[in-house]
Amino acid sequence: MTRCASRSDTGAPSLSELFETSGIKRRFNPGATIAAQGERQAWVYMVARGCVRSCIYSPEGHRRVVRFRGPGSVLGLGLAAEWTTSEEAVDMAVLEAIPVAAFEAMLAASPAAQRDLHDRMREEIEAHAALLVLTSNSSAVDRVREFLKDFARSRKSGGLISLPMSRRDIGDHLALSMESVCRAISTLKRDGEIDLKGASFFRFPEQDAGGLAVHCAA
Amino acid sequence: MTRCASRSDTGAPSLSELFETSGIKRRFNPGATIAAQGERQAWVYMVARGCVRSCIYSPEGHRRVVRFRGPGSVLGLGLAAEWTTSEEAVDMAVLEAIPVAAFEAMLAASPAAQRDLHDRMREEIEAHAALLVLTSNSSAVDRVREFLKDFARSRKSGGLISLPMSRRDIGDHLALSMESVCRAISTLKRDGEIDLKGASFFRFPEQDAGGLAVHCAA
DNA sequence: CGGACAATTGAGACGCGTCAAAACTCGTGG
DNA sequence: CCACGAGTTTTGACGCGTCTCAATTGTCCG
Repeated sequence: MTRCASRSDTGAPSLSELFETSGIKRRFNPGATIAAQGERQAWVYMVARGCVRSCIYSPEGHRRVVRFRGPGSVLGLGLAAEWTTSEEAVDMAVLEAIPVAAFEAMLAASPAAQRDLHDRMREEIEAHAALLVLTSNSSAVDRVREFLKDFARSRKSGGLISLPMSRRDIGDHLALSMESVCRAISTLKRDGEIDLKGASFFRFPEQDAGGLAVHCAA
Repeated sequence: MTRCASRSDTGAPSLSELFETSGIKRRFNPGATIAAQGERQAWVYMVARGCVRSCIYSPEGHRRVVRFRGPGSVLGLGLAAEWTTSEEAVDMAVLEAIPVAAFEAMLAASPAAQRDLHDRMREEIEAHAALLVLTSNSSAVDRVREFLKDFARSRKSGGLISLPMSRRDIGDHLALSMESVCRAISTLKRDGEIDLKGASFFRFPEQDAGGLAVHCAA
């Protein structure tokens, strides 16, 4: 899909190495603000562990979760003077931090890092575009189903998947109310599309039958 | 807002120069497809005249207009192997085209161009994010009002502003039906927030009273 | 003038938001 | 170990805004 599939040097993307070698570890409690929208950007971060939400608050106080970020995702790629998003820890999160000036210096010295940065920005654009498509013409159930699929894919865990964020977080991501997310999840569970373990663990039943069994709900 | 406000060399952004000196002019009729989603990307374009819409078609056939582009805007910034968006001429559009390989070569030779590219990608991310916010928690009238404001600002013409795209285009941009866009425009006109000249020219009445006059509609 | 297409307006249905209440979870302390 | 309380999740009822379908009007060009 991307042109840079073959990277000559090492197997790991350049920016990952940068953060692993030069990053300072910082830990954030659930709900903690890593960076606030409008604040001057002094650091660039990479998620090492946990989950981070990138939010935008509109003047009227509404929130949109533009993206959930897991390990390997970089915060502040745009290198703008101020943070355009608020970055908040969803659960206990550990990040690698590099001062912006140092990051830019390392970037200037490494064409591979520049290419990695470019690829990641393109990926960010495509993710935003995909969210725009998802939230334009699909029902609440469709949005939640697609979100869960994507999330499961990004965590590539075959079994039980942890869902660290709240229903409201998911709603603010998918442009739905908290209640609509609840109802959609309940519908998916009732229809046998997902299994729930408590409220924050789910699983896709690997249906060998091809999903034709409808559990004769109606 | 952006860090790169002071660019040392010339007044024009680097990529603009690139396209003006090395670009091949190509003309497209209204509705023509400049590049199709999924097609291999052979060229990078810059809009010279006219208006272009960047669309994404979902598997179900729904369309989202991710962005409208005017003169100066670059198509294919991401340099992915394939076009992730369909680029379509809204009206008669003239574009400057550069082959991808040549573009990348020029890019490698010019740090200023790289920085310009980075800035433009950040701007793209921010524009997408703004659209995500706009289409999450606002009514049809609010979306259309904001869209018209933005569009007027981007065209920075004080007087009558041409609206080259159809109501359906606007709807697919704002995640509204064509009819809802119509109704919203009618409402704005009735309430005196905009003036209409035909269906494709509008104007914001520069109210010196500060917008307190409500035209006693109710 | 006529025809095709876009824009507008209307009527009705449906889905989601809102408000409200109940059930559940989890940590704390008796 | 159980009781308690705060916060989250779930379910219910209802109203409203937007979508859909349909008809009319308007616009542009041959």
